[in-house]
Amino acid sequence: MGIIKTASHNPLQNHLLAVLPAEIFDSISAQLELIPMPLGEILYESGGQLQHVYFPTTSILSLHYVMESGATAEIAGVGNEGMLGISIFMGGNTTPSRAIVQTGGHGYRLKTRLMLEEFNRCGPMMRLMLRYTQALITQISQTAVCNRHHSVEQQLCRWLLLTLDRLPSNELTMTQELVASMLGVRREGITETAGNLQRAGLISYRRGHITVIDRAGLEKYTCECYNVVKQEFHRLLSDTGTLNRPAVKHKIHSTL
Amino acid sequence: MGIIKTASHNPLQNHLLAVLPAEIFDSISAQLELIPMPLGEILYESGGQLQHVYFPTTSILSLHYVMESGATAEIAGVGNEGMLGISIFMGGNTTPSRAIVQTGGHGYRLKTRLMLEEFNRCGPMMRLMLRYTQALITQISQTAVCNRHHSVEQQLCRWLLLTLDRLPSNELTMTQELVASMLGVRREGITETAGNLQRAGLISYRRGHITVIDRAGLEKYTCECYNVVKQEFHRLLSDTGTLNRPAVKHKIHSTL
DNA sequence: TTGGTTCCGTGCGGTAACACACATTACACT
DNA sequence: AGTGTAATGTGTGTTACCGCACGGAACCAA
Repeated sequence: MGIIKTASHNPLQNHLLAVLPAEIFDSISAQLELIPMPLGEILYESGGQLQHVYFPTTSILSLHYVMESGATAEIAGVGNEGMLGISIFMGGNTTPSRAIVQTGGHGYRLKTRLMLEEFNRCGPMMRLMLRYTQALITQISQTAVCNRHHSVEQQLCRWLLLTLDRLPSNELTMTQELVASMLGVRREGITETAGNLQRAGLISYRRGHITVIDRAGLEKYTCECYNVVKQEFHRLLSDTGTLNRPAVKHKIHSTL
Repeated sequence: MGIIKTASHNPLQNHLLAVLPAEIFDSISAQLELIPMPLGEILYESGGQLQHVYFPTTSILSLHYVMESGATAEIAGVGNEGMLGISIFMGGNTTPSRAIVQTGGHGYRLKTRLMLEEFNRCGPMMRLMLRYTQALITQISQTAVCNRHHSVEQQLCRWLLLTLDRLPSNELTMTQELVASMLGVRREGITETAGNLQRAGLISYRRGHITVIDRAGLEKYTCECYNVVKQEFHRLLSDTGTLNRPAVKHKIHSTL
């Protein structure tokens, strides 16, 4: 069983690794280490040092800030579209946040030193990482905006959709308690809003499992924040033909 | 008058320009263009193209997201500690936000092309810009957290302190209406909380002017978010001795 | 089948911030 | 000095979310 299962893993399930030019991917692929990422594992603690950068494939990570009171709030999520460890190359080496596994699964990791070596060549790897960082900034910004102006119900929809986009199926393994801690609200608030969504026929759930039934419906209930994030990720990380040359001033993209 | 006033302006009033190695600063200083930044001017509109990057000296800029409803929320502020235009080198070229002058004053601008040329040398300029970007990410993250968990009063204190840190005096020229639109709350909410702070002897204000009387007191009223942001900026942008070499794995800093 | 534990549902009172309406005041300008 | 406008103060009712308490149900393991 172990062998068959392992054989189904592939670094290219991570989108960032997948869009790297072949020669760069080949140069690091032997150093990519497949690791399980069990639910709840803390990959990074505020102020700590990362020994590896992580590329999730089937898992989803969550970047949190943990307040002095112990309350938490999600800053951003990281799935197979992204990676954990940007502070490695941005220069600070640490961040005041925590990274925790939100959905158990697998991913690949790469030693910090190797990532830095490749980044410092100032080639496609660097440009890809910076683009991803830019997309991450949009995600964080939109979290800030959403926290300010939107209802718990809208935020739950946004969060479900973003999470769904990172998963192969339409079911997430997730207690209401956990969702609540992600959004930084009460568990009862999730019970209530999830109940509304279920009555509206958009989702169904049972103890620890949420299934999205009507994805299009969810998109109608959610706020604009979801689409802003989604489109920005698409804009920044799909047109990868330009990774091979330094950014220069050029004509306006037709992507928006 | 014009000449005397102009003579008091200096690009080195901007901290990022000030910590650049002398040879790099010298190579761009002739291209730095002093410009007035009047209150309310929109330097950048969502999805637009920046022709210049901006280094505020006596002005303060605000990065906003403008919602479909027209409501706004501040994502981050930019004063003489920073610069506007990171999307230029991060790769996306545009962002889904707006940049507006929050406190009138002056700043310097540099043509996008020149900034890119220097950035693409992958030397100290690049490393400085990436560090600043990392600090900005912390600021945005903390905005998200603060929006989620803290009262308007705490947020107002945080915002006042962050703004004060970017100004030479202890007085800000700012209507309650404007403050409200920054924080994304009602104007009446600011009237009320500012009234509380005034009664507590921390600030005083009159039509369009807020004066901080007891800075230490404000720091007690504010939430942890202020210090997180402040310390992170200090950590990332004060130790500039390492700008001359690529980041490598090294001993843990003793700064936190 | 039977506990036991974790998760979910619900009710109730409290409160911070909202939306709207309108009174009042400070300042700028002539 | 007077006047108009922009800014600030205040009141009223509403709502979304919170904190707490506890009942009930689903799943697990023996």
